[in-house]
Amino acid sequence: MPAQPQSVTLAFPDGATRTYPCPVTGHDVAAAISPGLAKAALAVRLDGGLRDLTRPITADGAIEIVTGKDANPEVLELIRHDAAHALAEAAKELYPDVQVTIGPAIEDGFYYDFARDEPFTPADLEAMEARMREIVARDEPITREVWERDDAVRYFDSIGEHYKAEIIRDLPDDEEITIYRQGGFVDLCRGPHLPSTGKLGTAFKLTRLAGAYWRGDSRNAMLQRVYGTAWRNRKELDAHLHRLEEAARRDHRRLGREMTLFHFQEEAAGAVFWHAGGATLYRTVRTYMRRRLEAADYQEVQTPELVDRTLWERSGHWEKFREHMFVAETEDSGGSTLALKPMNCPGHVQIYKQGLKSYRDLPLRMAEFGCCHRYEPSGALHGLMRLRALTQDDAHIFCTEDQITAETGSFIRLLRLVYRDFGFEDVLVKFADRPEVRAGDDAVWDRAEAALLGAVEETGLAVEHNPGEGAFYGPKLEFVLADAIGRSWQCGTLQVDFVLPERLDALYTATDGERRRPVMLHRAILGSFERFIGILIEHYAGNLPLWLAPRQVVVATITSDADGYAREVHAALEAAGLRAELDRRNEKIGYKVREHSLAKVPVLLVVGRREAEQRQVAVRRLGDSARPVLALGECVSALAAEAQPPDTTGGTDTPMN
RNA sequence: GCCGACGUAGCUCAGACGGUAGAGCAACGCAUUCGUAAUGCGUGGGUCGGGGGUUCAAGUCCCUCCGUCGGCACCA
Repeated sequence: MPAQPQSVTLAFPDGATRTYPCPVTGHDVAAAISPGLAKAALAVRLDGGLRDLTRPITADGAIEIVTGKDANPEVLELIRHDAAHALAEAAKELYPDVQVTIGPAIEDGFYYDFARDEPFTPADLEAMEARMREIVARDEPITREVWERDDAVRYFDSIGEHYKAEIIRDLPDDEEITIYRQGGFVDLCRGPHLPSTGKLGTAFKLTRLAGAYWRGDSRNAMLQRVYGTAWRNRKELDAHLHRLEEAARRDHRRLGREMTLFHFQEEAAGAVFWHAGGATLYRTVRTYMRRRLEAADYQEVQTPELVDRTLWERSGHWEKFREHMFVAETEDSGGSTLALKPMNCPGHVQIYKQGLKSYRDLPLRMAEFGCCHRYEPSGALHGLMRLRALTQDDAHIFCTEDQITAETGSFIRLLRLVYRDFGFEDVLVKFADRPEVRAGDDAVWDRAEAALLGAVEETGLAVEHNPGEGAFYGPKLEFVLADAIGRSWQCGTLQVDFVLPERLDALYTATDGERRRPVMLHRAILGSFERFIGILIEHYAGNLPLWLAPRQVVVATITSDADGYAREVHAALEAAGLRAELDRRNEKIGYKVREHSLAKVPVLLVVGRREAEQRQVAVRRLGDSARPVLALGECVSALAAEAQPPDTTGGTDTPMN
């Protein structure tokens, strides 16, 4: 240990420096400035890193006093981490038989994993939250100690905290073992922490109970995880709870029922029953994608859904994914086993292989909207977002290695255009490169990775690097879009594949007459149609733009005197290609407005005696109480123009250049 | 698949201690012709997720299977 200096000189964010006798703590520094600051202080930032307020400072450096008013996300992390400790202390007090394990801060809150034979109940959750509030009221000092590794292991084993002892045993040798003590609770923790439990405040709430595997491994014991949320103050907590309600209000499963788009039932778990409205939405999205792909020089194909297992054996799927495949037999199949396709690519290679291909045929872009079945674990199913029967906007590009960059570039341009058409502007790209276990030469990987990265960089999109996360058969790009309330959804993907053309023996004749292997690019923009429609519903909270809405316009009458005219209006709308309905029921107009508003119909044309006489319509847009009166012809042509899919409006968008 | 909660009318939900199912909305019928988010009156509707058990008696207690929800794990 170097000798401790007599004094330390600390530089403040405003540029001022002060010298203190050594050792000095963050608390001392704050107190020397003002008692108010000492009270508000939660931690210090010393040379950029957050540090306990009570920890001695023994060297010169740059210091900043961190308070609850600090907008820095680190403050929230500190609060959440302390909330997790308070939860653990509460749990130990209430249930002495629990073992504590880990309790980190996470997005919006924190959790703590406990080991205990008896399951926690919702009542236990309330009891723990109440005890946490007591612990905050006690304002217990939180102190830091450095222990010898062996002492720490022995101590935690002796008090029955075997998980903690295991964590310490597995810490790297050079890691300092620090222990935090608050009240009667002693925990291994890297820190930093607040100076006392009172500083945590009361803007927290325990939210739910869940199971979680020890160390995230399904072979390990299942622990009980308690989730909570914690914020700087009541206002932030309320805002967060409000955001949760908003997300629940947008839930596509609920909106799907309210808008009669689709339903699920037990006999077909993980598969969708699309009702007329949902099927219309689906068809609109699919027709749009067909036009976009056709314009981008893709050829659409269709391959069998039920295929003999020998093909899956050759493609390698049988070996790797057999337990996730649905198999089928018939009375007469004589021992042969068929399987529902989990993906389209092996079928596409079969089409590619019909006849000899030359370099002149490449790149060959083969698209299919084929229904795939995957036996997903029961716990994974989630509305439209995770299904057992799904349809991707799938395509495979057979090309030469030299063409990867150009193909990737034009794919990304197409993808951005599509996302923009659906109302998504923010796109993040994740670049996953070679994993440890992989097929193919390093030289080929070098070229493929460089090609992908180069193509992405040209587009100027934000890139996140995921080292080692590529598929065993090649590197990949994943495209993540952000929805209206800031949630991220990974939809698009582009994967380079060196392996499948080899396994299924795809070839082309090169310029020199030699037979070569093409590279396959597996790519999708929406991901699955089902899931993307779920995302659209949540993004728009059910208020779909006119071109996507299953029912675009409802004509509603006020009195039966207007019935004849209303029929004319309805016919004019349909003639203009709009999806329109006529509501002549003997109900008050307020009732009709409410009903169609709840069903999220974007445009309501109200006609009464006045409109019939003037040949006009009163236009009511969803969510807007204004109701301008327009001439019939003018209104129909304006709506017809607005309802045009964005790719058909004659813009300058051409994805290929 | 694992942990926990849940499954009652089309939907949202009530149904202490086991004693043979109830409301609102919706649906249907009748009346009402009405000017922008619920017109009134009336009627019908449930083998309480499936199966098994305990009991004189099960929506209620036990076992089991299925499904849903929230996580975890998984996601070619």
